[in-house]
Amino acid sequence: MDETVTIGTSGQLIEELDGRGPIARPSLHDAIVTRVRDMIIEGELPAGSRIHEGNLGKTLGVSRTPLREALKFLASEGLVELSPGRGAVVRQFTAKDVHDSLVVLADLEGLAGRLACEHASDDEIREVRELHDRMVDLYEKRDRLPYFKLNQSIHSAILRLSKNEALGYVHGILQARLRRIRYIGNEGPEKWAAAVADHEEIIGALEARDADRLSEALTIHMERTWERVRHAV
Amino acid sequence: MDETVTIGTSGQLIEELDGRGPIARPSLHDAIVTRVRDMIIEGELPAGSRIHEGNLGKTLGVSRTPLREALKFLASEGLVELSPGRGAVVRQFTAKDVHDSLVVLADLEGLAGRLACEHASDDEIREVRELHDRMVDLYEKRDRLPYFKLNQSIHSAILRLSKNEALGYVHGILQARLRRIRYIGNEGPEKWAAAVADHEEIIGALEARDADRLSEALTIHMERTWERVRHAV
DNA sequence: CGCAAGCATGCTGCATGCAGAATTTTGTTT
DNA sequence: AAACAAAATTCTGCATGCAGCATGCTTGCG
Repeated sequence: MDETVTIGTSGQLIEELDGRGPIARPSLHDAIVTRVRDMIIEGELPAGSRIHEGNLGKTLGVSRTPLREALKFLASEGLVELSPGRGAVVRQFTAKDVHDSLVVLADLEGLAGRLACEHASDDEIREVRELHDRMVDLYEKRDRLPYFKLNQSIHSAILRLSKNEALGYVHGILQARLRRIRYIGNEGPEKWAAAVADHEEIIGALEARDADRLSEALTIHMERTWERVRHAV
Repeated sequence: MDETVTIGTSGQLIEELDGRGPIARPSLHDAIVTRVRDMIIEGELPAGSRIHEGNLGKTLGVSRTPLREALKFLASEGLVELSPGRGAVVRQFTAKDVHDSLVVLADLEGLAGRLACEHASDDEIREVRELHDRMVDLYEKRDRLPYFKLNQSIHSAILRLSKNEALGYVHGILQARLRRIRYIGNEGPEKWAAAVADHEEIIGALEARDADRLSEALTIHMERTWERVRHAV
């Protein structure tokens, strides 16, 4: 719900235009960026592999120009690396890279939590709680996908409530880097239960507007996440 | 000294290759990115103004293709905004944007300081101290430019000592956003003195490996920075 | 005289073409 | 047979050309 979508070629996170407004023509550029990003996350483009402009362009059905532009964009996100004259390579994240990113993410979410405790209205917090409960419902009945959405939604909700665009922006970048790792680093549901419990605690702290408790809960959650994904690097 | 330079088209912050190594051919792409970024920072391209691909390309002496690629890159940094079919516009930062960014920056530097207190060697901290003292020397004799370098160097030094690439990366992005504001938001030297005092305190805390004190010093410094630049937005 | 519809211009988005560099393959020499 | 060198192929980087859309102006009508 309330998903942030990329509109325009900028790739910036822009909030959804609710209802009418200037129609956002889906630009080819953005489509390619999203598509290639997904290909990286799903492993279709393995880490460390060379990206061949001609081939990939042909499989995507676009010419090299917009594809190159998209690769430049992904390079600035840190998902691919460009060597001049040598083309693009899907970036290899080391275990340290992943851990470092998680440390920063936990810190950013801690800040977001503090800001959210200050700025969020009771109604907004209640919405997060309801969102969470609804997702837990889904999670208990089904399998992987709802869990994924649950996991993402609670974190992005805190970011949203912080009402700090810059914060959401840098958080999004690091989040994007880790999506591939998260994608392959999740085992059985027994681990999910712990994550759901973490989320419960996070929401509880938010409802109590206890920034310190929230921050600690986020740190613990981060460490547990690291344990869950470290083998995947 | 020890300036991080952008090598490769990626625009990632890559540490300088000290000595020989694969020659970093200065790619046109990077040159354009840097040039246009500087044009924005120096006000040659005013905030809110439309960027005309044809014109700008002609004045830079390049064709539209690499220029467009560079604009895509800058868009992902958040310095320009792209509307599909409508071209690029230099982003207007609101006062809230700037303040939000400063809040996040202070937080990131606080994390960097904590990590630096843990991971930096005594020698490394001593180097930062020497760097600082040298810059203060320069600052007392001369004028604006040394102050600028002083200001940047101390902050990037802490980031470096944190030894967390992801942290340095997101910090660099936000820093780039604010360079324009910092550029126009500095008045007389009487304000600089306060900043230098802040830096003194920051280094002191680092030497004492007192993360809390360091964090607080950084927060205070951020608030003072905000007072200094808020009128420039 | 004001407003709206249509037209003209110009710009963006994308494809293609060409030159230079990188890589691979092949041929030659030791 | 192995190693080096040279040529050929392939790929990247950049320029240009063309189509479609956005914008501003002009003209016709109320």
